[in-house]
Amino acid sequence: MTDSTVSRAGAASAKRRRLTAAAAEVVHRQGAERTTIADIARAAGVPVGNVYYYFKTKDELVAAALDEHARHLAELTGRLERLPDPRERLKGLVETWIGQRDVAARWGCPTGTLAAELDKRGEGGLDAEAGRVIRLLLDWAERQFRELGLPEPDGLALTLVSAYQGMSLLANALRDPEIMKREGDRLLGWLGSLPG
Amino acid sequence: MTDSTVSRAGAASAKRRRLTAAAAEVVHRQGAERTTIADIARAAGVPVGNVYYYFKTKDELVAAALDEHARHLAELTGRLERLPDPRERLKGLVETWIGQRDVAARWGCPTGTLAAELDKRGEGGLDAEAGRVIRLLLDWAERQFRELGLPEPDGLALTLVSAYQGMSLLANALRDPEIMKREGDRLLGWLGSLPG
Amino acid sequence: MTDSTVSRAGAASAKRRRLTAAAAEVVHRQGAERTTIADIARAAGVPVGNVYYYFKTKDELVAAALDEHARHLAELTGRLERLPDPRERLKGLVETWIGQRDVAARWGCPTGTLAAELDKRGEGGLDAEAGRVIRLLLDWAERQFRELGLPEPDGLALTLVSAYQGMSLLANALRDPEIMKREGDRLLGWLGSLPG
Amino acid sequence: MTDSTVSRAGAASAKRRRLTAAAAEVVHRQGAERTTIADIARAAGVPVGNVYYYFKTKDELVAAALDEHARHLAELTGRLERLPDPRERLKGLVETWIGQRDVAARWGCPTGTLAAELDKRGEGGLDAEAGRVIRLLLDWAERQFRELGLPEPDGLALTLVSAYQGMSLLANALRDPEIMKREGDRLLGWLGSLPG
DNA sequence: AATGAATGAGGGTTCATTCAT
DNA sequence: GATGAATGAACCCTCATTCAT
Repeated sequence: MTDSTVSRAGAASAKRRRLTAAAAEVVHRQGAERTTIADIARAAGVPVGNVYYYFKTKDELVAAALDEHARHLAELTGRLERLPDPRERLKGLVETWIGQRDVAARWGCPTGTLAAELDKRGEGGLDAEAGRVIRLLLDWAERQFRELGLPEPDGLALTLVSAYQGMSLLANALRDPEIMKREGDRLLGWLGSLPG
Repeated sequence: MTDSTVSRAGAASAKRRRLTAAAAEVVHRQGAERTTIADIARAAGVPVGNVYYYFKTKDELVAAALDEHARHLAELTGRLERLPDPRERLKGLVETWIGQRDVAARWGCPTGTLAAELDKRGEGGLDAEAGRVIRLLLDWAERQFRELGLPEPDGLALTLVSAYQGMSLLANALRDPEIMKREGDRLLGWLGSLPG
Repeated sequence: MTDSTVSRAGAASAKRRRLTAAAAEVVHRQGAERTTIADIARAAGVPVGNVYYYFKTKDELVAAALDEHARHLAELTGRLERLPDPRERLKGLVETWIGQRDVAARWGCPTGTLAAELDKRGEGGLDAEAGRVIRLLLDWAERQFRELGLPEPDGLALTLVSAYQGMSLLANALRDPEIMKREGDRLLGWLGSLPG
Repeated sequence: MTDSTVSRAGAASAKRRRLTAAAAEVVHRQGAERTTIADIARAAGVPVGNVYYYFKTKDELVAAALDEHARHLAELTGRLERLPDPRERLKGLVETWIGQRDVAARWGCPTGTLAAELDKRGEGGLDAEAGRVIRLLLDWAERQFRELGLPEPDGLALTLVSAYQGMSLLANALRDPEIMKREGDRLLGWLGSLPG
């Protein structure tokens, strides 16, 4: 494999990555339905006609955006996992949410809003895809609660993630980041009050 | 006023009501963006061109759908208000949510999903409209908590409504009505555990 | 014929007249193509559905607007005819044009702009109608020049009316009423310089 | 630049030019309001949807039609400018008008009729655009009169252009090309009679 | 792979005209 | 005659996707 091959392949992958990142961001801000392939191409600095070499359909681009959010989630939980105490990990998660309150108030949770939008479609299976990303978070939280030795860790995870989605939606609908802070603090208190 | 006058005016209003109801339902199922005027017209049994006699733009129809949801909410809280105990009213609210779990699992909360969608639009002011409907629920809940003599009734309302939006979104994203039941029961327990 | 019959018939005619006047004015301002039946109905204070009892088609309304302008022209020439000297009549005509310079600069000559618009239509014969109104003016001017004993009175009339249409169009296109004044004064000088 | 590059770019520009030419012609014949994008597309041999690749709105197409007329005017005056005597240039202009009498009698002056139509619109600024093209002619004529050393060259230009617009409108309204000939000849005589 | 251009199926909206009462 | 409501044919414009080079 020559250098130029490498660099060409590298450039191609870079384009794919740029498109994916652009899709994640633009779709988060505009919603999947209102986002145009041209919007994403422009944001990625890629000519429109070229997009189809990397993604056969618009739906594939939306799926890539979802994957991108899953990757962000994995990074976050990966960082949190370095903390020895599961309770601290969960608190760290909530603190991250609070830290992103301005984005949440403006555009909502990327995965949550996308899930809500995709669930309105009967076809394509993209809706299930969104659910899968949310379940990643759910599973991770459940593991933490289980490590803490708490009963019904899945129920606790459900409560935590549900609270996150709810407060993001309200913060977004009311355009008020303080909602994230207020409910986030309550969650921190709740986590602290749990036995184990 | 003659009979024919009544029937004429009545028929006209009936059509408007039919369109509003159809808009509320179809938009709930398909989302505002994916819903065409023709979809709503068909559901209401009205020729497409005639829709514009009652609603000048698609946005007005979406606004009417939102109003319809606000009206449903008002009916519900109106019924609950007949209960003497505020705590029972709040429990009744949660029980209603649980009772609608199948719809929520399939399409989400009508107002919440619409709010999430409309918030992606910069223009038109419809986004603020959605927030207003959510605040109606928030305010009603706050009044109940206040009547119970609890501190920070607004925070409690936020927690309650936030939980509702969160569990609706998760139930929808995971297509699992049991999530509504599980979190709903937890909320019932929480309401029962509150002092006052 | 009873009184009420009279008054009803009278009211009906009044409506027709109101519609005609409204058509003349609104069409002058908006052009025939951009003018809606509803626009005219509103301006006349007549319900839309009722218009069709007086005018079977939109074209008939436009024709009525043309007639109205012909009537205005007849009134004007009728007034001028009271002057004993044909040259003074012609000067009076030009002075009237100058006096209406602001309207001309904003909307052009009612008949001229309408003629230009209607001439773009292949069908309906409305185009010929517009020409007929212009010829009324042409013929009147020709009669004045003939009474003055000038040779080629038809050519002189053509020059006069042509100048009027030209200056109206330029004043309108450049939105400058002073063009009417300037060219109008030149015409007055020209009329004064003619022998006879 | 390779041949294929040329042909590709050339083809694209050719299409734009074809659309512009078609717009100029069809709008001249039908008027801006009665001309549909489909009409222009058909005349240019371009699929409707493709038009929007070259012109974002119908108004842009109309503006392009106006530009086309401005270009025709520039060509004409450019040719006339080769004549050494300004008076001959002006006479050449009038003779050109006379030579186009059949077109003028059928459709009027392209710029004049378009200006009249666009001036009925309050919005968009296209109306001002039409005025600008007319002023090009006005300015050119003024320069010729000035070169002749005549007083008030702007007034003379106004008279000349005004006469042109007026005779075009009358010829069109009365569907009589001879009007162009008759008034044109008079203008030629007038130009010849001027001192300088 | 790369890219500007092409294609065509809708979607929202307007409006002359007609209908029912 | 009077009137609000109904109807449907266009029209402008958007956009996912495909094509030609």
